[in-house]
Amino acid sequence: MRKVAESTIRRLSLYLRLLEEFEGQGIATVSSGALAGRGGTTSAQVRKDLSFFGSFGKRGLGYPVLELVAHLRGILGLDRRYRVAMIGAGKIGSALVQYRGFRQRGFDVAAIFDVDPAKIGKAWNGLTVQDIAALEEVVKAEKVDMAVVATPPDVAQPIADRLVALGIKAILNFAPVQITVPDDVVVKTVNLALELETLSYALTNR
Amino acid sequence: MRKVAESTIRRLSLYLRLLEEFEGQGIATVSSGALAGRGGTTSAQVRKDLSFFGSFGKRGLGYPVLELVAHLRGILGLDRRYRVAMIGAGKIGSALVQYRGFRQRGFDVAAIFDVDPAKIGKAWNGLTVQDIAALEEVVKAEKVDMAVVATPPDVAQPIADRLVALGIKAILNFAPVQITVPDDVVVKTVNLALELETLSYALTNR
DNA sequence: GTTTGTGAAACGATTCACAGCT
DNA sequence: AGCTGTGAATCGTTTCACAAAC
Repeated sequence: MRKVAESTIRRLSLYLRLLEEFEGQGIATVSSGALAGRGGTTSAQVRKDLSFFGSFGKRGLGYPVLELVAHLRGILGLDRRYRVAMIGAGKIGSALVQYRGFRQRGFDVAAIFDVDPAKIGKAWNGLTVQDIAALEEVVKAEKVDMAVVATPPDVAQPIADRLVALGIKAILNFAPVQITVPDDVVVKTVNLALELETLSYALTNR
Repeated sequence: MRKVAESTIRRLSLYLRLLEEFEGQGIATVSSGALAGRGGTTSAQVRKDLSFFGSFGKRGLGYPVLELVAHLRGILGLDRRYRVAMIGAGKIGSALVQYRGFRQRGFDVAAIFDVDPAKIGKAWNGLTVQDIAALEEVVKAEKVDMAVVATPPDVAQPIADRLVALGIKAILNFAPVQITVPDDVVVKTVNLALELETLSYALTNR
């Protein structure tokens, strides 16, 4: 089961969302074609993606919605909640902390950090912004599972190093720099300017 | 020159950022290896990526930093500024409007829209939040090039339809839904929950 | 001697197509 | 008859390796 492409995982997330919609509509069974249609892919792709993890469907019938939802939650590790540390109480950090989608999908912000004395001590969405100096202490006490790095680019790497030293194995990085970590740590970088630049390229080359 | 992989374009953006750093340090020439090192890729990849667009280097020497910066800006369409409409003055919209990285890299927010009467008329970063009803009128008057959709999921598709009807060809979508548009329109979706879910998967399967 | 530019090889992901189950 | 599960074929991307340029 090791070594599944990231693109496959992203599609599984997408299928899960669609299945939850189907579930809400009381639909009991769904075919690979139906899942593909609204997910922007093909039925063969859906079947291949699922087949990496088992055979969940019935030939001639399709996939039982409820069961498949449960399986996908298990595969994606979404049958539990995660405690997230937000590093950086700037614009992006602020937006993310308040973003309901995170909590809805099982991710709870357990602590917020910043360097700015003007921000430290302020209450934010029920949490107090803490001094980044207390990172080690608080991350341990709060049993943090993941970190979101929303800092200026120059401190992203040193912060990541401290997180890695603390044993954090998953980092979502919004700083516009590449972060280097050991092999057993996963970093996903979301670079907003980069996304706009791919659009700029597409606009230019038509 | 048509049909270059998106992964290539994303790396070009990355190279551009690194080259700008080198430029700031007064470094005149850089090898593919040096570009690769800090960009998380290989020298062969760098050379291949660049070779899609021309040959910019000197054998035995490397690439002239200033020239390559200019070339990459041209390739990515970053030798001009873009006028961006922000749809949705919620948390994410607010963070993005204030995000300096956008303006720094040539993207100016030209208008902000919302449906909420409590928000309409408020000044934000020098711009007044406008009624979404005025979308058509304002987008034309402001000569908008691109749109950022930061709305609740249920209105993302109808908004995208109106943008497409207005002739907008590039949309950056932060709503957690798949948006369907004609072939000549580019949509990039950034789904924050999805990114966390790929981390959850990685954490679970080790 | 160093480093580019690029065909060729290797690798990885998607699509095809069909046997097998319901 | 309908739809899954999956090997085989196809397509696309990355890596290799080396001749050519400096």
